[in-house]
Amino acid sequence: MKLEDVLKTNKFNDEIHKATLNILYTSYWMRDNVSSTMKEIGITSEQFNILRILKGKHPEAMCVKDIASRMIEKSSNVPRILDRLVAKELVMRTTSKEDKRETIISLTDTGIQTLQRANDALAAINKQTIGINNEEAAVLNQLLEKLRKTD
Amino acid sequence: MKLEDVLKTNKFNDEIHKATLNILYTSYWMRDNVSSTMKEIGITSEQFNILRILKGKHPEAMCVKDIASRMIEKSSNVPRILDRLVAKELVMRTTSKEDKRETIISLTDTGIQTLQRANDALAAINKQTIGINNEEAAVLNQLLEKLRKTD
DNA sequence: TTTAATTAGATGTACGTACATATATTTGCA
DNA sequence: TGCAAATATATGTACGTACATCTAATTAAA
Repeated sequence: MKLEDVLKTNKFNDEIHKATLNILYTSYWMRDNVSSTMKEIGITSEQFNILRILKGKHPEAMCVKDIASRMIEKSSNVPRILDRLVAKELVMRTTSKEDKRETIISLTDTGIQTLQRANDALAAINKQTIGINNEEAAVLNQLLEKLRKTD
Repeated sequence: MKLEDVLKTNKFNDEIHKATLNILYTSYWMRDNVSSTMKEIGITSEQFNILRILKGKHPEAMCVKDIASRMIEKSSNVPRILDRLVAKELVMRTTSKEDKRETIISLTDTGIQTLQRANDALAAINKQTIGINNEEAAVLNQLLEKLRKTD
């Protein structure tokens, strides 16, 4: 769908203005796709993101701060998302022996299995819904990183 | 900043996978810029979005459903955001005479002035922070709309 | 015309973000 | 050593999203 139809307007100042709205909407659209997919697995897209981050270091465990530094949304409240992952027994929470301030998080076996199912489901849905190829994606990546001038 | 540095990883499956994360992050980064700017004005970015939508029809008023259909985040809870705009006296809420189910929203003079200040502040911050030109933005727009295959 | 179905909006709950503050622990320095 | 500053995490609150449910009003159909 064209952005004009999505937002029921074509009052864009210029292509730059339109691009900002287009990025916000595409992000919403993708999160919505991911969320629907993760719902079948029984987790939220944010919980999925944390499982994915933990998998990157597995079988090493990670402390809360290191998880937080890898989040897309930098002001995510990681302890609270972890509460829910612990409740679902997808991760384990212990206190570090070396530094008792640190909380150490590790994936459980169930967590690993759940993540595997989530990754498979996501790959399938992305294949269906994402309409650009690898070369186009590379152009997109260059433009997005150029866009974030002050980042 | 490169996405690798933002997320402290370079474990991307391919450019498509990277592009999905890049869009999510760029959206976060833009919303963060807008939010900081709007904070000086005393509104949130979502409240700003609604003021902008109302301006599109002004001096005509709009009902809640029509505002909702123009939101970027389609599952926004518009009545609740309107509560806060009414409390700040930036919009007025009345019941439609023709259809008493409908709530009619109109901008107040203060609302119009606030929106004007918000738009000016946003234009200024965008000029500083957004690093692509109109031609690049046009390419971005084409790629994003191609990406959303099933939308 | 009387009622069932639909529509518009409001409201409740779980989850997440943004941000301020609190608590425990560790570090660094006088 | 002793204490102030810094660090890691948890927690409280306001705001927003996602989704279910409720109420009032309108429309449509028997």
